[in-house]
Amino acid sequence: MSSKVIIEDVGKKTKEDLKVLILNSAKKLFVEKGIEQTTIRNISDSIGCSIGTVYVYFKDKNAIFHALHTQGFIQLSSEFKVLSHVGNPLERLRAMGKVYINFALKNRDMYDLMFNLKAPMEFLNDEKLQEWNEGKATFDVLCSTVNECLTAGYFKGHELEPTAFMIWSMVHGMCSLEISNRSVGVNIQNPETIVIAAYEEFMKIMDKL
Amino acid sequence: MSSKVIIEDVGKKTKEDLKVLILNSAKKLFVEKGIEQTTIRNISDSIGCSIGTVYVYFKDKNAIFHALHTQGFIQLSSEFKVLSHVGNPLERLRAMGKVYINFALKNRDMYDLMFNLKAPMEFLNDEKLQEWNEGKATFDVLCSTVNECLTAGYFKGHELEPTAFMIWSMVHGMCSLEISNRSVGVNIQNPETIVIAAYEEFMKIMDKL
DNA sequence: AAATTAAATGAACATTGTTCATTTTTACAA
DNA sequence: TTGTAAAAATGAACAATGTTCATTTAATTT
Repeated sequence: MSSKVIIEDVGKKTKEDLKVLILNSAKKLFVEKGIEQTTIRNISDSIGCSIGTVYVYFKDKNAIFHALHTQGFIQLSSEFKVLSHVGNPLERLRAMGKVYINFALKNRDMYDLMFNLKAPMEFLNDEKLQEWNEGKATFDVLCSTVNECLTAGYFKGHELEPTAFMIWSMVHGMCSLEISNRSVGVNIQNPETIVIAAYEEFMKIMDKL
Repeated sequence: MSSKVIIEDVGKKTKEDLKVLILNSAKKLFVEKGIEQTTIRNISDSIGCSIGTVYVYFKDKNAIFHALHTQGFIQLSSEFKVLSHVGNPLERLRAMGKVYINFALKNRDMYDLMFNLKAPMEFLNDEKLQEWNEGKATFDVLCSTVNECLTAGYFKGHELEPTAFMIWSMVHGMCSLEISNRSVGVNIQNPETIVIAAYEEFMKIMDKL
């Protein structure tokens, strides 16, 4: 009787767990060795199942990377939670940028997957899902913060969405150039601090608005 | 006698031309079908030579893409030449951003190759060349323009290099989000004009500095 | 004309993502 | 317990990729 329950539990666990296991293994390889070293065979080897099994739980490689990209957004939005304690919207916006930048630089490949690589978007296309919910939700957070700034009298004479997109572009561009090794390639005096220094320039500007 | 000269010329031409031919063919395929459709076999097929011949002239695929990326920078810097007629440094800076954005949006895959993809940087690493001359030269143009702005009294209280990097990040971020299809995925009212609208917000800010 | 050098070749190899007929396991009714 | 049907797992096989290299072909020099 009790054994029956246990068996059921184990059965249920392993059934869903195999998908989770594949994903965890994929994430581990992905974080450790980068995206091009994360092959289906590597994943199946590392959890001791066959290649075919991976395809039972995921349509293709893009599906795996889309799932990973979603995990990345879950982590990012959880890191955004500390911002709710910042009352002033402009202060919150500035802190948001810092959290975003820190996340990007500490999770480079994950950031690349979330905001640069084609895999997650190709998955959405294949599934005929036009909605990029993860990106929408994140951009909404930014928009409502910028909107609060506008209501509070900051950013006078600026449009909401273009301004929000500009700010996003700003921090995304910095992180992106850093991650793609373009910022170190260029002759900058202090390459190791350029992202932070550039963001501080931007914050100076914010103050004047 | 004259035939001898001609033969020499033809010989010389075809010798160097094969490398150019490979590159032109690679560029054509790359622009038409994107980077993942540009295979060595496609290139060799389209010019009617064998696979091995491509490897006579290029060390590997990264070498081809690095050469293409260099061509892209030549094109970009030639498009920058119209800027020399703009006297006011701030005006020139603004125009520079527009040229940059136009180039990026009209040559999406090329822009991706120049500023996002790993291939050109991996090539530099493999060759033990630390210098990213193309990027350095382009960033220098931006820096000297920003420096002129500082000398002319704009951007008071701002540091040269961080400010230049911030501006670069700004326009790069916009183009990058657009090219990677992240801007259309997000819920924006006017997605087709968001890049221009966001850049206009940035120009409003420049005016105030 | 012969010999040497350079250039071009494409078969072969190792890796990839992906498929699918087959086997193994599980669930459940008789 | 046994038999059967459904579900899950398998891995051989395929096509496409980048890359190598012994061999062949062409060009140049002696």
